Amino acid sequence: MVQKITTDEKILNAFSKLLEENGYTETTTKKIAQAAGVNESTLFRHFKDKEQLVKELVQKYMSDIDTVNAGFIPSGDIVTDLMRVADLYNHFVEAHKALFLIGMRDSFQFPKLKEMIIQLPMKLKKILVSRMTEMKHSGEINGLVNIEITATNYITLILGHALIQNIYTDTGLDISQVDFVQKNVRDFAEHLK
Amino acid sequence: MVQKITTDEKILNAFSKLLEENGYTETTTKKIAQAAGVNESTLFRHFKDKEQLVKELVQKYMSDIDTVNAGFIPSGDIVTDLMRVADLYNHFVEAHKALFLIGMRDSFQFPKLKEMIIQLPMKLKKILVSRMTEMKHSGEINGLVNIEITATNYITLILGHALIQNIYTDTGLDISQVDFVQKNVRDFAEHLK
Amino acid sequence: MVQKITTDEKILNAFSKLLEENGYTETTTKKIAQAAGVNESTLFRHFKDKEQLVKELVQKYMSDIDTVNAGFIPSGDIVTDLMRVADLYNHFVEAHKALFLIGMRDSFQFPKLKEMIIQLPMKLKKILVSRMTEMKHSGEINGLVNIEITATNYITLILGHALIQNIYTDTGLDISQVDFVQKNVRDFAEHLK
Amino acid sequence: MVQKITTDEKILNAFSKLLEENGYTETTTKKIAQAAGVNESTLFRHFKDKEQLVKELVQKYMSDIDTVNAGFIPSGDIVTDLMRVADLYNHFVEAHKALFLIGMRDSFQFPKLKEMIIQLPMKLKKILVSRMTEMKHSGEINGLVNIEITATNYITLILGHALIQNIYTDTGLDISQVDFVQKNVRDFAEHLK
DNA sequence: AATGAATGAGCTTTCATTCAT
DNA sequence: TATGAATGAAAGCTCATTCAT
Repeated sequence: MVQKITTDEKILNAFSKLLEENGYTETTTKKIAQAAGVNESTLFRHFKDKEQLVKELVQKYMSDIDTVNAGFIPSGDIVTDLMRVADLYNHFVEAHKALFLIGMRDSFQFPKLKEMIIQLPMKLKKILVSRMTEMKHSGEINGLVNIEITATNYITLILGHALIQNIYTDTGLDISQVDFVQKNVRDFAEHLK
Repeated sequence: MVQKITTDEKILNAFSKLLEENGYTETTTKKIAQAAGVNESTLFRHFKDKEQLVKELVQKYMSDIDTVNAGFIPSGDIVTDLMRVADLYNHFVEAHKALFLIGMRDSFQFPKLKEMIIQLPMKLKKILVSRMTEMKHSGEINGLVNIEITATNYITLILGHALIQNIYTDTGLDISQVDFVQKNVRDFAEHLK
Repeated sequence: MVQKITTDEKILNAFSKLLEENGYTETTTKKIAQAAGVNESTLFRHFKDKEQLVKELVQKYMSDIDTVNAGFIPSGDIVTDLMRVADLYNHFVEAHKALFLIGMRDSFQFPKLKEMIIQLPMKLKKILVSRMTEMKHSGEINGLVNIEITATNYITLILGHALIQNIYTDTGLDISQVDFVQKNVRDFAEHLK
Repeated sequence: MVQKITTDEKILNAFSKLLEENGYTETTTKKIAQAAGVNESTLFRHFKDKEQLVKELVQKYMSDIDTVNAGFIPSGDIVTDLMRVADLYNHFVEAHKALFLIGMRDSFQFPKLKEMIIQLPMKLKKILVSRMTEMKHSGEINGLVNIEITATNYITLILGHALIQNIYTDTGLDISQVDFVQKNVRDFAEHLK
């Protein structure tokens, strides 16, 4: 069975690709149309605006967050969970690279974009906080640990890593996700005991 | 003695400010001229084109790196040194925010910008590697530690933190530099023993 | 018996309405289709292009003129006839407002439109001239009156009034058709005696 | 001494001319620039908007009204004054033909244009009303005459004539200003006695 | 050394119209 | 017969840059 690709998708894909490579302003509607293999005016029949394209991408992003969120079920082991959070976030950033980049590059143009982009790390942080609180009560985590700071700290760590991985590629600074998780996540977890 | 501000500086300052706020493409020559309080064409008398302004900023950045680099003299204590590296880098990013942002936002337009921006973390990493290697020999650092990975890891950590601090401000994810250093750097250092 | 409204009519009505309100260029095919409740391309099935719509309206206008013309039978009394001409013309303008307006607004685009629009006043003038000539011979009208000028004058008067009525509405300059006829037409007629 | 024509004037003149010939929407900025012999973007440096061009024309119109208004000093003779009003208005319309035409053609696009265009006839009407009222008191005008209606009527007459003169040119309906004044104005005046 | 005026290329968007179903 | 999708041309407007003073 042949899976037909709709014009909407063709345009959005081309947009996403160019966005990632060139940023918002540099991604002209003419280039998008060209890359999508449609006429420039077709683009405007499908998406009222250039901004509409961003909004559409954000929509996708948001529904993906919910999927990820729903799929995350704590395992009971802190190290496993920390590692899963790290992986999950890294994959998410990779899948939505384009949005993350304009989130940084052009967020001033899309006031709501920043807060949308921050939603996943915030949710993940929330999950961590509740997990860690439980573990603190059960004694799994040291009673002196400040949960709020620790969770923020951890999210910052993996968010920073994801950004560097995906933005400063080929700079000699990027370390593999595996190495990163092996080292930092374990360290982090160990220290909570 | 009155310190006169030259037209060159007026323009570069205005450019830097707008760059940080609005990104490269959104920072039009008209706006720069306006912000600098000079005529738009004056701008072109001083800098051959818009890209030249970026190059000029990069130049400044490079010489600042050397200054920083020269000023860094290892103390002999791993924790102190790690903390100094973190502080130093954070201040540097803050001082050159505009460049860092376009490094991410518009690096595709300035192929050389990315490698320039990466220079400081690379240099800092190099310093760390040599310091840690010494300490490994002297037994200050555990013989099993992989220096290369550990250093990269550490730089990634503080670079990520700096980016988040400066990009995702007011999102609830940003933690103070002090908290960050207190927690992560110490943890990091502790674990090397 | 149900009087069905054809698609042709739906489109022409919508076009006429929009034309009157917004002028020719501002009346886009999209808006026409929307107002008529049909698909935009349906419009092109029914009328080869946008200009065809104007031509169709003009056609209607022309056949209406003939009807009016045929229905005008001089009464024998100059005042009555002048008043009837005035009323008749005013109603006609009102009924074909849309065309009159584009006749003024956009006549340059429809070179033939102007001469079509001028047909009714010309015919009415002709009627007046022949009526007045008769009356001049019968002594009903003063022998010194220049018929040609007088008739033109009269037509100018009512045409001008009609235009102002329909264009400069709500400006404080528009006087009712009744007042206008009472005053000017009577004056005009009186003076011919 | 050579009277230099400024770019502003070149553009406004070209605009005015095209406006008169082709209406607002059909008068594209490209055509204006071409007709004015300047680059299209120069146009936007001089007038922020296409609409600004209309506003500028209206401005001129308004100050011309004041000049006309200030220059009108009643002579004391009703016929003379009526004739002067007619002439004056006719010349005014001729001088501002472009505006009058878009006033009719495209007034819906410039909500304020209509009321501006109506200002001169309104002022002239006011003058007539006060003149006629005086004359009624002095017995120069018949006590039974309704001043308000009569003045409106008169203005309607000359406004209608002016419009037809300038819009329906070469249609066989246009009579010379001289003939018009000779016949109608005199008739009108006579009847007031 | 600095300005104001001018430019051409390019932008996003809307138009009337045609094609395939 | 009627539709929805697609198109090329042209619209108004902004950009970085140059020219003449």
